[in-house]
Parts: sequence; structure tokens; C-alpha cells
Amino acid sequence: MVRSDSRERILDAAERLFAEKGVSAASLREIGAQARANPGSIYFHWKTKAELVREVFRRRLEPLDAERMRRLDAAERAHAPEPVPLEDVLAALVGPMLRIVSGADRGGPGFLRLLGRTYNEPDRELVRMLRRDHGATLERFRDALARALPDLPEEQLFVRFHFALGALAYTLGSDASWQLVVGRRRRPAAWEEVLRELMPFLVAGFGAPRAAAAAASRGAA
Amino acid sequence: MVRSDSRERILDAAERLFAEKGVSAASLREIGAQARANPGSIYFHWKTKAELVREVFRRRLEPLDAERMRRLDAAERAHAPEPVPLEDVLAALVGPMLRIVSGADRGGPGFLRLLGRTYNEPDRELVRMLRRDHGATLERFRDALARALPDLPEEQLFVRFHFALGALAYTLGSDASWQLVVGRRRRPAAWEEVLRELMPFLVAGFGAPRAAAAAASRGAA
DNA sequence: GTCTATACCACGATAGAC
DNA sequence: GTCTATCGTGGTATAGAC
Repeated sequence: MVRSDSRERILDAAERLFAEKGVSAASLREIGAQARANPGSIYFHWKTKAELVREVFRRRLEPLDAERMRRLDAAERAHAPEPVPLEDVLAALVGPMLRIVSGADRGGPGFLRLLGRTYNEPDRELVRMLRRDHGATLERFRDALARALPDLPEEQLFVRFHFALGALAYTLGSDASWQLVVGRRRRPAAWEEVLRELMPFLVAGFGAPRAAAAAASRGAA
Repeated sequence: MVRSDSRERILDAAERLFAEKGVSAASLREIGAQARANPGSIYFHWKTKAELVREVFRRRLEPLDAERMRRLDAAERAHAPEPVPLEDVLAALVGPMLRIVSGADRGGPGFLRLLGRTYNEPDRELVRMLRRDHGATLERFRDALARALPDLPEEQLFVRFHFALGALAYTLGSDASWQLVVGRRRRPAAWEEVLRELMPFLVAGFGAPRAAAAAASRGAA
């Protein structure tokens, strides 16, 4: 408590500001101000801004990834030698986010917005960092999806996984973009509900018939 | 031609740099350098950076939106008093992008990446501008989707439209994010092919059973 | 219409007092 | 461990020569 209280305050403020204005637009000065800490003291805890960013993500993603893995592990055990069904794989991927959204986790929803935006971030270094630290989870789920859909050619599976991540990231990251769709109406539903709606959308999308062979698609029997 | 050659060069350079590094990270200095024009002369053509950004978008989106509208108009005429089928609505939305991607339009693919990213941009002003200038198209397609899916409650339609735009925006905007999915493999397919794959994914997603039922569903084909 | 030069400010980062 | 003070860089934008 006495040790380093400001450290946590800085992480909280950084997370909030990153989610609100984007990582690059949020300045250390402003983070310091919101955390009631001096911008200079950020450099006592982290060597650079990038290190601070990294810890903001790690603090949230490590438990999130761990729970996703746990749920996928459990599903794999439950289905014995059979592959885990598509719905259950997706539930293990998306479900743990519901928990964070559901509010027990202070500031969690803000982080999900940040996360959604960051996957589509132009900053190469940031995405590379995210992948180095947390890419293993996505790879594991990608492989689980491949086992759940053995008839879908690998390349199409990758593309569809990409679509799914897009729908997810956009849903999480958006805020302003809701207004593009919804216009002046009230937001259509609480986040929890929206994530629940996402599931059947993705299940159906993954199960869709293949695109017309008109594209002269290569490979893939 | 003689008149203001640098003006077009500046727009091209700005578009390229916005797509590559993001709107806020691309500086007027760098834009000027790439356009072989002086940063100062940008201010002869536009009052602020925001005005330049606005024109970069307008230059591409106006023809794109016009073609989308034309195709939707044509589909509506073709289907007489019946609503346009879901696939055709989506084709009118996504199809015109294929043209741009297909290369006749120099720099077009770069713009699509920019567009995809911008819908999820933290910068409130930028999104507001985009909506003011080009939101009418999305509203029109949203309404066409509502007519194509009369049994889907309005709120769920909105949410699914949002998912669809997310998959689309992410697909367009990504580049780095492909690597998250695909790992070290080669890029799975040309963009044109990927957009074609998107169609059945979205059609199936829109046609999915409602969420409540799916929560406990097992063994869906 | 395009250039050079520059004002002015906010940024990330460092040094050193306390 | 936190502060103040400050450095150098690079951002948007402007003034004025050509």
C-alpha cells in the first residue's frame, strides 16, 4: 500500500486514457495528471512509454488468456477424443470477456474497448508487442477451430477466423461507430447482450457454405 | 495540369501515409516530403490538417458511395415491389469495393485499408466528420437490410449490421492483424478473394437463429 | 501557387533535488 | 519514491519572399 500506490493509479489512468483517445494520443503528462502523479515519476517505474503500454495490456490479458485456456482445456477433456464443437470453442474465446464486461472488474469495459481498437492499430510496434506477449492464445484457438471444422480448408478457416476477430474487435472497440449504425437511437443493448448476440452470428458464419468457386480459388480440395 | 499539380500529389501522399501510419501519426512534414512539396504549401490548399483529411476521404468515398447507391437502386428496380434479397444488398455494399481493389484505381487498396481503420478510430472528430459526410449510405443500406430481413427485430438487425461492418472494416484495415491469425505463413489470398469469401460469411451470419436459442444449442449443422 | 524560415507548443525523456 | 526543471525533437500553423 505504502510502497507504490501511484504505480497502480498510473496504470489505471493510462488504461482509461488509452481507451479513450488511443495509445499514441494519450500523453504521459495527461496520464500523470489523471493519476495525481508527476509525469516524471512514470519513468521511475518504467523505462519508456512502450513499457508502460505493455504492462497495461499484460495486467488484463494474462488473466483473460488464462481463463480462456482453462475453458478450452475443460471443453477438450469433456469431449474426450472428439474435437470440441464449434460453439464451445467460440464460447471459450468470447465468454471470458463477458466476465470482464459484467462489471466486477473495475475499468474492464474500458480495457476491452482499448483491446478491440489495438488489434487494428497502425502502429506496427504495438501490434508486434501484442502478438509476442499474447499471440499464443489466438493460435491455440485457431487450431481448435480447425479441429472443430475439419472439412473447411485451412485457408478459408484462417480467413473466417479473421472475420470473426474483426466482428469481435469492432464490437469491443467501437463506441463512435455504434452511432454510424444506429443513428440517433439509443444504444441497442448492453454490451453483455451484444457479445451474446455475437455468438450465433459467428457460429453461422463459420458454418457457411463456401464462396462460389467462381473465384478460381487455388489449392484446397 | 499546370495549375495545381502539387495538390494532387499531396492528396496521394497523404492517403498513402494515412493508410500506412494512421491519420494522426502522419505528419504534414512527411506528407510534404513524399509529395515533393513544401509542408508550408499544404496550407495554401487547405486551412487545417483536418480539411486535408476530409478531402482525402471525400475524393474516394463520393464515387464509391455513388456506385453503391446505383447498384442498390438497380436491385430495387429489378425486384419490383418485393424487397431486395439479402445477398444482393450485401453485394451492392461490398461489390463496389472489389473494383477499387482490383487495381484500376491507383492507390485504391491503400485507401480501403485507411477506411477500415478509420471506422474504429479513437479520434472523435474524425469519425464525426466521416459520418456527416458519408453516413447516409450506411443508413440506406441498413434500411435495405431491414426490408430484406423483415422477421429480424430491429435491434438485432442493428447489432448484426455492426458485426458485419466490423468484419469488413477489420478485413480492409488489417495488415498487421493478418499476421496474428496466419502466423508466419504466406498471406492466405488476394484481397479480392478475401472480400468474396466475406459474402457467404455475412449472409449466414445475418440469417443465423436468434441468440437466446443458440445459447444452449448443440449440434447445429 | 510554391517556397523558406520560423513561431509556438506539446511531446518523450533525463538529471538531480528532496 | 516522487518531485521540479529542463533538454531536444518534431508537431501544426503562419509570415512573407519569390
